[in-house]
Parts: sequence; C-alpha cells; structure tokens
Amino acid sequence: MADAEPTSIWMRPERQERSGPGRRPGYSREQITRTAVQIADAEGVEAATMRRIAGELGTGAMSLYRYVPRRDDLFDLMIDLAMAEVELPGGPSGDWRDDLTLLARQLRATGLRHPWLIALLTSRPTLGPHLLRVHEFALGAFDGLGLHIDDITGLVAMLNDYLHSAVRREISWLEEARRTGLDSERWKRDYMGPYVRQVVESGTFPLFSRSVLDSRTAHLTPEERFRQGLDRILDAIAALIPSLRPR
Amino acid sequence: MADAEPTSIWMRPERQERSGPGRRPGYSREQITRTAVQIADAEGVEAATMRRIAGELGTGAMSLYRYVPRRDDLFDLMIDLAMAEVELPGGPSGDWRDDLTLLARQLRATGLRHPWLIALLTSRPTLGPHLLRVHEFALGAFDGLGLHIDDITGLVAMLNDYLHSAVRREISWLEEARRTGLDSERWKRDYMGPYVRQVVESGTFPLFSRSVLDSRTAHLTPEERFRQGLDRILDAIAALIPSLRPR
DNA sequence: CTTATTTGCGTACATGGTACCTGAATAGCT
DNA sequence: AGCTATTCAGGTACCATGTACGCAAATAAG
Repeated sequence: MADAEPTSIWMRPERQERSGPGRRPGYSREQITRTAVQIADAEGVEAATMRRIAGELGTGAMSLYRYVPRRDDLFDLMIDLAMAEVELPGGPSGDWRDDLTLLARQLRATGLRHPWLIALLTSRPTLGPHLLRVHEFALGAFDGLGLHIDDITGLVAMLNDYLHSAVRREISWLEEARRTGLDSERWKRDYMGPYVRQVVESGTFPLFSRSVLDSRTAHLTPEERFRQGLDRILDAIAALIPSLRPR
Repeated sequence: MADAEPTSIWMRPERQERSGPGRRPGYSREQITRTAVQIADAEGVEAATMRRIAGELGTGAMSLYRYVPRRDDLFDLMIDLAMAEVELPGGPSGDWRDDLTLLARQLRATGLRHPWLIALLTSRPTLGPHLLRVHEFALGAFDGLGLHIDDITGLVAMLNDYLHSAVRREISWLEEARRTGLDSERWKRDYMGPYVRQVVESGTFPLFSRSVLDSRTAHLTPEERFRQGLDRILDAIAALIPSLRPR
C-alpha cells in the first residue's frame, strides 16, 4: 500500500495511538517541530536542516521522515507551532479596534520572537489550525457590523498586509545582516548605507531622498513606529466601514 | 588586492570598458541576468541555478562569478531587470488616483509575467535603480497635496502591501502546484480542496467557512477581483488624506 | 617576444534533501 | 515460548547545489 499521494500535511495527521504490532515511535511530530523552531530562532531557518534537527534530537536524519513527509511540510508545522503562541480571547469584545490592536500586538511579538515566521508565512499558502484560529478571530472582530463577508475578508486582508510588511521591515535588515554574517550595525553602515547615501547625493530621486533625510519617525522606537502605522490602517478601515455598509 | 569587502551589488558596477591588457569579457551581467530571468519564468527560480544559467549560455558555471559576486546578488539583478518592464510616464499627472491605478496595473502585469518576482522582492531588502524609479513615481503621485513625506511613505506602503499580497494571492497556488509537480487543477482539487472542505464541514471556523461558501467574488475574473481590492485601498487612501493634511 | 593582466572554466569540496535498505523492537497468533 | 507481521531507527548513498581554487588561454603594453 503506497500512500505516496501528495496531500496537505493537515490531512495527514500524526500516526495515532494504535495497539497493533510494531516498534513504538520514539519521537513525535511536535517534538521535531519544536526542535526545528528552536534552531531557526537561534540561527535562522536555513540552519534548521534535517540533519541538524535530527542531531539535536540525537538521532539520524532519516528518522524524521517517519514523522514528516517532506521538509516543506515541516515548515508548515513550524508556522503553526509559532502561531499557537498568539494569545487571543475566546471571542471578539464588541470593539473591533481593540480586538485588532490586541491581535496586532500579539502577532508582532510572535513575529519578533521567530524572525523566520513572517517570511515563511507569506511565501507558502498554508492554513494550519492555529493560523485559522487567528484568522477567525480577526474576521470575528467585524462580525455584527452588517458587512458582507467579502468585505470583512478584504478589511482583514488590509490589516494582515500591514502586519506582515511592518514586522518584516522591522527585522529584515537584522536578518539580512545575519545571513551575510555581518554585524548588524556594520551591515547598515558598510553594506546598505553607502549605496543609499550615493543615491541620495545623486539627486535622481528627490522624494525618496526626502523620505530618508526628513523622516520625523527616525528617532522613534520600533514599537512606536509600528503603532503609528497600525493606527493609520485602523483609521483607514474605520473610514471604509460606513461606505461598505448597505444602506 | 583582495576586493572581498562585501557590499551592495549596486555599488559594484560591471567592469567598465577599459583599454588595458587582459582577455576581453565574453559575456555581460545583463546577458546573464536575462538568461536567469528566462529560466525562472519558465521553470521557477529554483531552476535558475548557476550551472543551468551557464549551460544555457554555453559556458561553465564558474564563469558567471566573473560578473556576479554571489547568487543572491543575481537575484537582486533579476528583480531590477523585471522592474524595468514597469512602464510609467515621466512624472505624475496631477491625479494621484489615475497615477496609482496605472502603476498598479503595470506592477500586476509584470508580477504575472514573472511569477517569482514578488516573492523575491518581499524576501530581500533590495533597492535597485528601477525599483527606486517605480517607488519615486508612487511617491510623486502624492506630491503637492501638502502631506509630510512620512505620511506619503506610509500611503505608498499601504498601496505596495496590497499590490504585493494581491499579486501573490493570484499566483500562489499556481506556483505551489508547479513546485509540487502537480497539474494546477489537480492541486486545487486533490491537495488543498479536501482540507478546506473538511475545515468548512467541521464548523469550527464559521466566518472562514462563510468566506469560502458565500463569496460573491468567486465568479469574477482575477483581474476584476484585483481591481475591486485596488479600489478599496484607493478609497481608504482617499479617506485618509484629509486627516493627514495639517490644518 | 616578453610580461602583466584578465577572462574561461574544469576540478573539488562542503552541504543539502531524501530514496533505499537492513536491523531492531513490538504485539498477536499458534 | 516461538513465529510472524508490522513498524520504527538510522546508516549509506545518490544527486544537486553554491562556490573556492588554480591553471590555461587570450590580450595589450613594453
């Protein structure tokens, strides 16, 4: 019986408790995933190789394939394990702005704890249970306002797009510095800095230059910047809602 | 003289015309990049390996390193070569909504022609000249409205976030199908479909289920869906502008 | 012609995913 | 208890990848 039919990891649950013959499993999908997450947190996703994960668990690389069909599926599992850390109340509070602010803060914190999360999340179409839970909460915030479900989905997408790009922006150069093996400060100063300076001095892109030179947000903490952008999106959503409501 | 100092590809221009001794270069950075783009278009970025590109050019893999320091830099070059296809007028027209609609259409068309573009673009912090040109045009659309440059940057970011995620959504399952080697229709039907159906039938996520079942946009063409989402973002921006203008 | 310099590129190495296979462990059956 | 079917553990091996290194070929100045 060859079950080589390729299907979503979420349709291939871990081998259940069973009372037949055969050796007992010594590891678990969650244990493997947790190990992969730890390595990725500390050294980047590219360090979370099958051999490295197995080594951390004290076993051989091929043993992992008893629990995970392919490495890509392990990515999906990692994403969902991280999303499990997003703590949300059971249901919406009635104030959508409060709910989404809470969601935003939680997602940002989780994304910063796992710098690989957003990159993976936006690079593969996955729908794990915890991602669905978070998504459902976001949709729920707009429930009861008389909006069509398509419009709700659109508003949630707007928020999500901001969250993903804002968190990514916050960590991208940190990650890039790590990937190239440079010190974070050195990367900004020696790698990107000179080029930006050259562009600015060339005068070819005056508005871009102004955005670099005249920025009033440069002295803000990353969290304050995040908060400002979030408020902007929430303002935009608030402005949109009346026009979406059928008269 | 070891020029191993790692710096942005944009600070390391191609070896110039020179009249000294030494063998003449037989290839060029642009030629290599163009070849890489062609392969990536047809078979995905992961097929555009150094050996494959070199093979296409009828040379050895190591020859490419005379023109491109690292593979990652080649990605930056590919991004910028693709962005060069975004056709824009020399300056803003005075109607920001028209300008951004044009920009959106151009970026979508380019993103669909090069299904790897958006994924690369959002996965690495790069600032090639053509990307800067497009960005400058977007900023320019809001020039003269009395907005602070930070606010302009914020509005452009909103639009960009939408464009990236919308184009990505439009091609993500196509790409995923190709990556797993499945037929596009089969992928939807056999790979993702059963799981979504199971989630919907479980009743655990009622709003997500409604977004799947009650969607009124299902029968629309991708372009119409894109246009609807774009209008939503532009409406949001329009609603935001007055509140950003200093009184 | 010699020499300095630059490109072309074969070879080689380290690292990656993972197919395959053998051996060990386990529970039910006789 | 012993046999057998079944499952897990994991070593070995294969192939693909980026790229460091070194040498040969080409080229212009002296």
